[in-house]
Amino acid sequence: MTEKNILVTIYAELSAAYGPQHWWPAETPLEVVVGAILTQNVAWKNVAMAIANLKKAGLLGVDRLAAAPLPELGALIRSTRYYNQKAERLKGFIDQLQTKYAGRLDNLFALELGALRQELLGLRGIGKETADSIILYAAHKPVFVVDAYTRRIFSRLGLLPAGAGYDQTQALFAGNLPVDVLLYQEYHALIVRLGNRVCLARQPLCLHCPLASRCPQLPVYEKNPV
DNA sequence: ACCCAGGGCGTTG
DNA sequence: CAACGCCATGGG
Repeated sequence: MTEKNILVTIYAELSAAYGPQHWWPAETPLEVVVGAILTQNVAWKNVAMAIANLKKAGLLGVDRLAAAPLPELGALIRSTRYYNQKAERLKGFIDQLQTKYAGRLDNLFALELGALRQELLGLRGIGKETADSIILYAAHKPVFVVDAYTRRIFSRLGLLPAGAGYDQTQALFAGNLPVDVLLYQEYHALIVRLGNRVCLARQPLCLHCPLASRCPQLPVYEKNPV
């Protein structure tokens, strides 16, 4: 069996076990961008609170965000942990959007994938994962999103070396999956779902995990819920 | 009282 | 480039 088949098969198994994940949980592309920045190193539950606050305050628009005072913005997204940094990064993105793209995400997303990625990576507070999340879930262009779960899980499965970095991990998926936006979107969502539910407390894959039979270590953590 | 979440950046060695 | 420290909330 080839590597390609393994990655496709794992996707099929996760998909069968968990079903459609409905990612990204957002109503507009701007909401995806905001969520992508806010979710850095924070549980999504905390981000959801912040997004709800922004919506309630009517700030979830380019012009409204641009006009919002930094302290007010920070207060609304307080639940996302590094709220001062994130408030600045949010406004930094909006500022660039207004100056270079007439405040329209459409214009920014009209760039070629590679150019768009470089543009996003040039902004403060947007690294590879955040950039790729925006590209995949807001701009709907085919980049595979890599996060900590992806590296941890696929290293343990023996498909990546232990210390694999972002680019190497991304290359594994990019090189062995058909180029398909919806597939990339769903695969990453399923990986996060798996990481959230099963790989608790940095524990390896365990019983009740759809991939348990593939885990070379097979430690048994019975307390872990499905 | 701990532990850790859907990272990124600047500073060291 | 790896290994730090920093940022600084909320739920389990």
